[in-house]
Amino acid sequence: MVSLNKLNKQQRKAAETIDGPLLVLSGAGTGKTRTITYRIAHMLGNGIPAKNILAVTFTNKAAREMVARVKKLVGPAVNDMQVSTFHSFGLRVIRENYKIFGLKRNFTIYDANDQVAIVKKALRSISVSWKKYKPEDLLYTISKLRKPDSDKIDFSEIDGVDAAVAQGVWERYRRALRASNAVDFDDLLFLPLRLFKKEKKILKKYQNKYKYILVDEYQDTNSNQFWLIHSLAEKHKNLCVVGDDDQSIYGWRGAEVRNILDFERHFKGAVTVRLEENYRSTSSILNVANSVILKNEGRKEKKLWTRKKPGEVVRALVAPDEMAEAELIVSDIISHRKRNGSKYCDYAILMRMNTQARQFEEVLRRHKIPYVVIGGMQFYDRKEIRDIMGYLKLLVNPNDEESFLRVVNVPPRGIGEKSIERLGEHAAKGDRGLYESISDLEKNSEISENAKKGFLEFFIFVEKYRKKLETAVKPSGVVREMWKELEYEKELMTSSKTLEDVKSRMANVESFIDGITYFEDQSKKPSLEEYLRQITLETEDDDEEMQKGKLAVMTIHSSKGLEFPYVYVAGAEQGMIPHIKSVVSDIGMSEERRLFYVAVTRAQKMLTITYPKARMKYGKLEEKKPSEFLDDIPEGLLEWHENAYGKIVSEEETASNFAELKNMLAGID
DNA sequence: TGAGTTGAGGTTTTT
DNA sequence: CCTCAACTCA
Repeated sequence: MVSLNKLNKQQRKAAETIDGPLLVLSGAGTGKTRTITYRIAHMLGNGIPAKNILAVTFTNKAAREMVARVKKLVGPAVNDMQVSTFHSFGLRVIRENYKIFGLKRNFTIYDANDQVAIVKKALRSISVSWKKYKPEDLLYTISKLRKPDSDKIDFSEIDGVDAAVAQGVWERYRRALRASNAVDFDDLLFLPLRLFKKEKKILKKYQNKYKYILVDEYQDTNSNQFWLIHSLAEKHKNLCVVGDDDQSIYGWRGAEVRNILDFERHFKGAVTVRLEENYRSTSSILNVANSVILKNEGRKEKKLWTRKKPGEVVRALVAPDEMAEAELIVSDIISHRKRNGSKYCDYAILMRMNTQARQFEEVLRRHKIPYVVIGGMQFYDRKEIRDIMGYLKLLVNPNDEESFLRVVNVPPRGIGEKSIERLGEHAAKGDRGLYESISDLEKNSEISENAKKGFLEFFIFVEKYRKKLETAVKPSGVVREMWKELEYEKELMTSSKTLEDVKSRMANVESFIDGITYFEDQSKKPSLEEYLRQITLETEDDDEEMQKGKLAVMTIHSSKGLEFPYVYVAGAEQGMIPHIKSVVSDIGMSEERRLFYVAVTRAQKMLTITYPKARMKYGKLEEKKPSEFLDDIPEGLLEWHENAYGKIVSEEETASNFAELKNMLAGID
C-alpha cells in the first residue's frame, strides 16, 4: 500500500477522497500530477480493481505520463486501468460497437486536412467558391452546431452563414464520410454520446465498468466532453475532476470554463480541494503571477504561495523594435548561461503568435544556438508522411475516398483531374466507390486509354499489397516492400529542390515505418488499421528535442503544462497580449489575462518579460505600449530596464574579444 | 506538371 | 510587408 506521506495536507485530502464527486483545483505548479498518481495508487491499494478506473486526459503525452508515474508507484497493476484521451476513449467505444454506428470494422478516422478537402469538394459541387466561405470556418460552424441526438443541423439562425450553402456542404460532407467508412474527430465524441443516450443498456455496461472516473485539465472540456463524462459518471458519481480555471486558455476552441466553475452545482455534495502550495517558482515570480490573475472576475479564488526564497526579481526589458527584442533576449540568454553554467534547454522563449518565431530563429541561428521551435509543421502533416499514410489507409479501407484521391497519381501515373472526375461518374453509375469501380473500367469509353492504364496499374499495385497484408503477421514488412516498389525517391528527386531535402523526407518515411515496427513489438495482435487510427490521434512529441539540450521557442498555448528554469515572455505589448482581436469582449480579455498568467507561471527561477517599442506591421512601423497586464504588477515586483537593448547587447559583445577590441577602438566602454 | 503571377488576409490549435 | 494558396500559361 502506497504511503501518502510525501503529499502535503491538501494533496493528501485529494488523494484520500475516493468516493463521490471531487473537484481538485490545482494551481500552476502545485503538484497536480503527483497528486493524481498518488490518488490512483491509493485507490488501487484500497482494493479498487484497476479495470474499474478510467482516467481521461487531453493529450496522449499526458496519458502516457500518468501511466508511467502510477506504474512507478504500483507496478504493472496499472496495466488494467484505462487511461486515454477523450478521443481515444471515444474511439474505443466506437470500435467496440462499430456495427451499431453503421461502420465496418476497418473504418478510418479523418483529420482536419481530410475534412477541409471534403468541404472544398462539397463547395465545388454546389458551385460556391471557397473564397467566400472558408472551409475551416464552415467546419467550425458545423462542429459548433452539431448535436449528439441527430445528424440534422439547423443553420437558419446563424449570422454570416448562408444557410443553404452550409446545409448543402453539411449533407455532402456527411455522405462523403459515410461512403468512405470514415469518422471525423467530432464523431469520436458524438457517436459514443449518441449511443449512451439511446442505448441505456450499453451505457449501463460502461458505467459499471468504469466506476471511478478521473478527468485531467477539466477546465478545457467542451460540451461534448462534459456530457460524455456526465453520462458515464451519472450512476456511481465517483468522479474526480482536476483542473485550474485560471489556466483555461482554449475557450476560443469550444472549451467551457463554466464546466469547472459549476462542478459543485452539477454534482451535489462535491468535495472541493484547493492545491495552493507552489513547488515550481520563486516567490518573486509567484507574486507577479498572483497580481496578474487577481484582476479576473468570477474565478475560483486561489492564492498560490511558496516556501521558496524570493530569488531574482522579475525583469521587464524594453527594446526599440522586434528584431532588437530578439537580439536582446538572445544576448541575455548567452551571457546568463555563461555566468550560470546552465544548459540551453533550461531556457524557453514564449510568444503569443507563431509568426513571432521568425525573428527568434534568425537571431538564434546567427548565434549558433541549438534551438527548437515547438508547434509548427507536424510530422504527420508532412507531404511524404501523408502520402505513405494515404496508401496504407487505402490498403486497409478501400472505401477511403480521400486517401484514394491523394495517392492515385502519386507518383504520377498519367491520371489528371478530368480522368478522376470521369471515374467518379463511372463509380456513381455502378453505385460503388472510386477504387472499386476501377475493376470494370474497360467498358468505359469516356476515359482516355492512358488514364485507364494508370488506374489499372494503381489498382493492381494496391491489390497486390492488400493481399499480402491479409496474410502477413507483421504489417511492417509489407509496408517496407510496398514503399520500395513505389520508388517514391524518384518522385522526390524531381519535386525537391535539394538532395538534402530528398534525404530528410526519405528519412522521415523510414522513421514512420520504424514506428509501425515498434507498434508490432508492443502489441499482442498488431493490426495496421488500428495503428493508423492511433496515429491520427497522435501529435508529434517535441520533448525529445528539448532533451537534446535545445532552447525552446513556442507559443504560450503550447507551453501549458511545461516548466523551465529561465523563461522569456516576448512581445508583452498592448495589442499582442492582450491580442487586439480579443480586447473587444470581457470574455476575450479574461482569457488573455489567463494566457499571460500561464506564461508567467512557467518560470522556475527567473522570469523576463520583454516588449518592443515599435513593430513592423503590414509594412508600417507601429508604436507599441507595454501590455496593460504589466500595470497590474505592483511596483517593486517588476524591475524595468527601459534601455536594456544597448546595455545588455553590448555586455554580451564584450564577452568576445573581437567585440571588446572593436569597442575600445570606438572609444566606448 | 511546374514555375511564375496574382490577390487576399494576417491569433491561439491538446484530438 | 510577407506569406500562402489559387490560378495561369508554357
